[in-house]
Amino acid sequence: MNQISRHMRPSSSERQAGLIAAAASLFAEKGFNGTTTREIAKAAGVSEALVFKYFPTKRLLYAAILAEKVTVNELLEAVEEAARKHDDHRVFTLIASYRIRPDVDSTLLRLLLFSALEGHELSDMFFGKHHKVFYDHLAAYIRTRVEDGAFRAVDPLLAARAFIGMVVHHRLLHEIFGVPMHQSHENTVATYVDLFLTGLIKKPDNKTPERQSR
Amino acid sequence: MNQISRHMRPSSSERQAGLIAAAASLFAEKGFNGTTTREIAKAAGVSEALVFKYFPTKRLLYAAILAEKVTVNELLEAVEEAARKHDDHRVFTLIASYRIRPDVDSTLLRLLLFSALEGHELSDMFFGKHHKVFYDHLAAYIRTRVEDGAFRAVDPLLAARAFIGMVVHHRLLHEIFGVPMHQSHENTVATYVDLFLTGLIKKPDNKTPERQSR
DNA sequence: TTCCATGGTGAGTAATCACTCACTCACTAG
DNA sequence: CTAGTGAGTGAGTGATTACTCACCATGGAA
Repeated sequence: MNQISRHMRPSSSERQAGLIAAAASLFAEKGFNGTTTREIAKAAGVSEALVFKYFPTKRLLYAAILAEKVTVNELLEAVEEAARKHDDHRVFTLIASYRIRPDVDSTLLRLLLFSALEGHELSDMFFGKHHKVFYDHLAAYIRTRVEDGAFRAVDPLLAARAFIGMVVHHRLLHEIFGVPMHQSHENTVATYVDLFLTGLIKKPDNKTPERQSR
Repeated sequence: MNQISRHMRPSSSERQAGLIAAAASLFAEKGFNGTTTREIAKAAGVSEALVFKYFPTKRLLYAAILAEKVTVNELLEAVEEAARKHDDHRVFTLIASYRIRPDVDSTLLRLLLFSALEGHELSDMFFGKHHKVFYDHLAAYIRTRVEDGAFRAVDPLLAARAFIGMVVHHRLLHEIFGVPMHQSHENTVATYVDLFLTGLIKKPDNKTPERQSR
């Protein structure tokens, strides 16, 4: 009788997910203080009262969003495989092109910035899951390559942050400040990787000439 | 000529400046929507009504803040002098250490991010005055050095943004996300400049990496 | 003295906010 | 059938918001 077509009521968890999705989009767009619970309810297609049935306070709804969004592991796996092969170029290109690509969604970046600026208590965790993992992995890789003698003796953490900085700054410019793209995504990534790796890879030095053929 | 006396009432422009200073600090701390006009009045030591005598709406007060803050020219002059001497290291170090220093004030950075995230109409102008000038100057310098043959043939604008990206990202980490400093300010600047310039400066050896004489 | 411009305020107002509550509805077990 | 249960809501609540207005205070100039 009562098929899906008519008045199928979403389950409790589906409602929660729907509310989180609607709220995440609004919070990313206008910030925590700039978003009203009425808007969230309307976007999710329910009454305002129901929002509070699922999330006792607006702040708990916000916390649920930050806690839910998890990092993607497929990228880190691909990075680690490239790392095993000592394929420097691929490691850096993978990381950069994961963030610099045509259809990238700015929701998470905006949420991250808003949560940090507005001083939410879960901001640290959110930052850790979404950004710290990247430069921690990268720093670890750079450290091993320095020990290999393939990279110059730089501080691995600073170097990793420098590279991530290029990428994040690029996203800030285009996704937050609306600066138009200067070159294609591929060219941008290629330029950043090239610039950075050239500065990092140990060259046969002019001062102490030692032969190194690879 | 007004003497400074005990119960000297501030002039109109002094009141405006005081209100702008108080409001700028609060907006930077909590954003536009997170700051109330009552707080601003209290911080400036006046009644709420007086705020609206000087700025008809809260938004116009916000706009006045963004319009007032101007970029500093002393840095750009120092940069251009170093640029005239082709002192690459000094050009990049000046720019980086202007932003990465012990007593840096995060107010402007926070205002800039809030204004962009919250979509204020003056955000573009604010961004142009405070950040675009930096990488436009730097891009112009890089272009001339590429034409000199001193730098590799990279896209000057992308390269400039890459370097500024390192610096801005560093500030984001420490001033917004509260990440503790990893090294001293001087070492951080030195590492960034070294990494970047090494990747940029044209080396005596040839383009083909397989064949290396000397 | 009076007049008035300038600088300033206490006490509001309508609108909006996050949040609550008494209640209905749809469904199912006994 | 009826009673119980969880999903859902319309109509509020007091507090807070940006903003207004009628009014006070001070210091010259006339």
